This record gives sequence, structure tokens and C-alpha cells, in this order.
Amino acid sequence: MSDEPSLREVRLQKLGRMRELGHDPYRVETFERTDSAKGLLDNFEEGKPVSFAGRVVSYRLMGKAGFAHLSDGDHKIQGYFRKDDVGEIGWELYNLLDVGDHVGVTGKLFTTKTGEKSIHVDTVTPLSKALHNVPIGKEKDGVVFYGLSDVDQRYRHRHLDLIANADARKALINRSKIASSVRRYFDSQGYIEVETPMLQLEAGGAAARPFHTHYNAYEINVKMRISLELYLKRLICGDIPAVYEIGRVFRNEGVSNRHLPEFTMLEFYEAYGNLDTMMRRVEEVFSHVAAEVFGSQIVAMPAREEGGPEITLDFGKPWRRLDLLGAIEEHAGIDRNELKEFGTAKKAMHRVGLPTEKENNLGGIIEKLLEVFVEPTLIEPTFLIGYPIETSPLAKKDPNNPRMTRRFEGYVLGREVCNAFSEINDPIDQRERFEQQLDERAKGDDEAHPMDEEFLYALETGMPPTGGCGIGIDRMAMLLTGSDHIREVVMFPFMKPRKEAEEE
RNA sequence: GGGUCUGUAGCUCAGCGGUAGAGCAGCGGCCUUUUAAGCCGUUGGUCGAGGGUUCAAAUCCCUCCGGACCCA
Repeated sequence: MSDEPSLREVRLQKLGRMRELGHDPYRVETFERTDSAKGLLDNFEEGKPVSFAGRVVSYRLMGKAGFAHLSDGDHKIQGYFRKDDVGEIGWELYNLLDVGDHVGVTGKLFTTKTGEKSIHVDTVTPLSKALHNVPIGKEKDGVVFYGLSDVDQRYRHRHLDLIANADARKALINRSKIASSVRRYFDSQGYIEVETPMLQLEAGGAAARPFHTHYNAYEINVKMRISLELYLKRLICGDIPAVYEIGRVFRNEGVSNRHLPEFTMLEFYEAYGNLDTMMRRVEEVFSHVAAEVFGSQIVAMPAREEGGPEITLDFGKPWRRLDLLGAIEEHAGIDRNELKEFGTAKKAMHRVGLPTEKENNLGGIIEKLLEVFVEPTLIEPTFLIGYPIETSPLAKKDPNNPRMTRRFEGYVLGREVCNAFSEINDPIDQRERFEQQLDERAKGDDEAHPMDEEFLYALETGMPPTGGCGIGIDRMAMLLTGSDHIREVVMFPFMKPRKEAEEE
């Protein structure tokens, strides 16, 4: 996207003139500021001398005086520039400014005729020149006009989005604060944060296709990790009793409003923790983050549909706990006894109007029923407990029902937010599960879990009973910031490359 | 993968068979407390790309390249 040359040239000419006046913006290295814009406005004292620097986000010239708002990113404050006060050079410099430039000013705080707290400027120091149009909208009564709204451009040129769109900026910054807050929670609970390998010989710990890459020095093909799970459990085997990681994982899949090929997972593991421990951790981390980042455990969500009621979620309360099969019984009208065998389950699935051709095991059917009938109903924070064994190759069997595992998922607003289980610490059981997965793989399931001898060796050394849980940080951020698209909470989401018109 | 919509000036958009428009930004005037400042004037576009239909295509058709939303 090349600018109209003339526009860029005009800006370069203005830059040249600034240099002629002895004010090359790029030679300046620092500029002392009395306070942030918010600080100046909050601790406003009429007549107080101040200095401030920021980006010009609005600009009005009226003959021999003018106004411009300067933004430090978070807040903005208005400057009043008068020819008689800034002098000949200062006045010309002001005239050379454009929306998008950075400028430093000194002056005195004062209140305009219309009551806006401002800086009456007496010196002007250009600090950077914007060489192209910076699409900052004009604003009236909180409504922004002519801003940057093209979604593709907002993501591709995120810096413009951060400048121009306060809401987008806020969601992204809150996402960072959420991740920091999660860390503070686990640190305060005695957990150790670690970083495990992203390049792996076999990508395990989840059902997903990995990205492949090549390691030149060893001349081997390696894979990008799809989860954090197996390495973290190897640390539990090494007697690090409480461990977590927040890191990027990569899954070779399509994109949607909830999926990106790379996303940030939190996984945490706690020796001697069971499902109840993990549920408590999830409740606590959500309430901790809500309170720390949003100032309240009660979070207001935008209406889920146009004109619908606003929803408030109270993360101060314990989450609802429901049995998975019971929930299917309630919402799909399928008796749990029908879900004991593949044949009857398939019939029941057909009865409730779902296609059954693609299903080849009981667990798949149960998960499908869950997705269609139960998930959308789970608005209030809810744990669903007890998942089928076929889709849970790393979770302990339920001693009361060997077809099911000691696993739960948490849901909020109809979306999965976490996945946890009592980790298998029986190496014999784990090997059998991997072998079952290999069978699935042989049948064509390319997301089935690979065998991992190193992991099994660690388990054979002995792992205490352990609870583990994974939370998608992006999903958590979407939830808490009320974003409907994962790309709204990722600074630089992967974008399909633009085909250049013609490479010549 | 399926459906709906969409690509026109730096930004936000209108035009939908008769030969390219508006607001903002830019440029030139006027204006020393404005705030979507205002007033006067003005520059700026291979109408995503290619092909077709037509006397005539931004507009209709086809193919491609992007994008958005919904669905599997």
C-alpha cells in the first residue's frame, strides 16, 4: 500500500523545513515530561508549568493560534498554541505539524473558555514526523468518525489500530495484563514457571496435527509443539511438585473466530492434586484475574445477540458442577444407558437428528452430543465432569466406570475455557492408551496421539498422583474482554500473505 | 469446504449501463480560546486483476486474487 507520492513528499518537505529551522525531530533523543496526560489532568493546577510529549491526534489551526490534542497512548491532553506565545519559529513549527507527528511542548496548565483542561504552550519541539496519513478519526461525544475500520488493515498494521482504536487497544492491553495476573496467581501459590521445548521429535499431549520444520545442523525433521503437557509431567516426575507454563503452541489447522494456528496455552500441574484441586485452581485463577485486571469478580459481558440482555458473570462464586452424561440426558434426551455401547449410542444419535456416518467410536459420539446439545446451554461458569476414554488418552480411568475418565472441562458463555484431569501415573495403563491411539492412527486418524517412550520412561520412574489443567489464554482473554474474535486479543495474528500484484 | 456480503481517492463511504463523486485528510486563502472548529478555493483514482457481452462497463457475465460475517 503505497501512499500517493505527493502526500509523502509534502510531509518530507515539512520535515526538511523543520530541519532548516534547526529542529530536526530525529536528532532529539529524549524529552522530559512532567507527567502522563492522565496525571496532568488528574492533578490539574491552573498556571502550573509543565512539559509533555505525545502524538498529535487532532489539529486545528485558526490563523495565528491553534489547538492540538497530544496523546501518550492512554490519554490525551489539549495544547493551545498562540503565535505571540511560541514565537516565530515555534509558530512555524506548529504550522508544520500534522496529525500523527510526535511533539514535545512546555507551557502552563490552563482551562479554555469551553472548560477543557489544556496546556498553554510556550515551546514546541518536534520529535518525529509521520510520513504518511495516520488514520486517526475525529471524535465527538465519544463517537469516532473516519477512523480505521477495515479489519484486515487493522490486523496487518496493528500499530495503526493501536493508535486509532481505543477499544482495540484496551482489549489487547488487558490481554497482556490477564497473562501477567495469571502468573502472579500461580507464583503466589508456590508454582514454578518453566519453559519447555517448542521443537520436538514427536508432538504430543493433544489431538492435533503439528507443523513440520527442519533442523539443519542435525539434518532431522522436527515438529512444533501442540501442547505443553508431556514435558510438564516429566517435571512432576522429577519431583517439581507444582509447575506451570504459559507458552505458544502450534496446531496445523484452519482459522476461525476462535482458532489461530498459534495460540497461547497455560498448563499447570500439581502433585497430589485431584479434580477438586484443579477445579478450585480454575475458580481461583479466574476470580484472581477478574479482580486484579477488571477490579471486580463480577464481570459484565456484552449482550450475546443484538438487543439481548447484558450478562454478568460472578467469578467470586463456585462454578456449577455437572456430570457430563447427566447433562446429555437432560439436554439431548438420551439416557446414559444408551451411551454404554457404540451401537445403541449411534442409534440414539441418529434419533436426535445428527449425522452418524463419520463416527467410529463411542467417545466421539458423546463429545458430539455434548457439543451440540450441552455446550450452548453452559452460560454460567460450569464444570462438566467425566469424559469418554477414547478422547482422553492421558486421563485416569474412572474407577466406577472404566469407559469414562476422571476429566472435566470448564465452560463459560457456551464455550470451553479449560480442560483438566487426574493424570495417568500408571505407566502400564499409559502405554496401553498410547497403543490404542496408534491403532486409531493406523485407521487414519492423523490427530491420534503418538507413542512417547521418553515420557513413559519418566512415568516408570514414578509420578505421584497429579492433577493437571490447561487453559487457553486467548480464550480467557476473549471471554474477559468481551471480544468475539480471537484476533482481537492477539497483537499480531497470523495473516494470509498478500499476493503482490506482480513481482517484476 | 458451504452460504451471504464485500473490494471505488491516504481514511470512511455513495454511485450499480451513458464515460468518476462526497465528507475527512492534503494543498492555497481568511480566521489569536477551538474541539467532528468554520468559510472560500483546489489537488488527488488503471473504480482489486484478467477476460467477455455491449455503440458504451465501476455498473452485467465468467475466471482469478483479497477481505468480512454466518454455517460444517
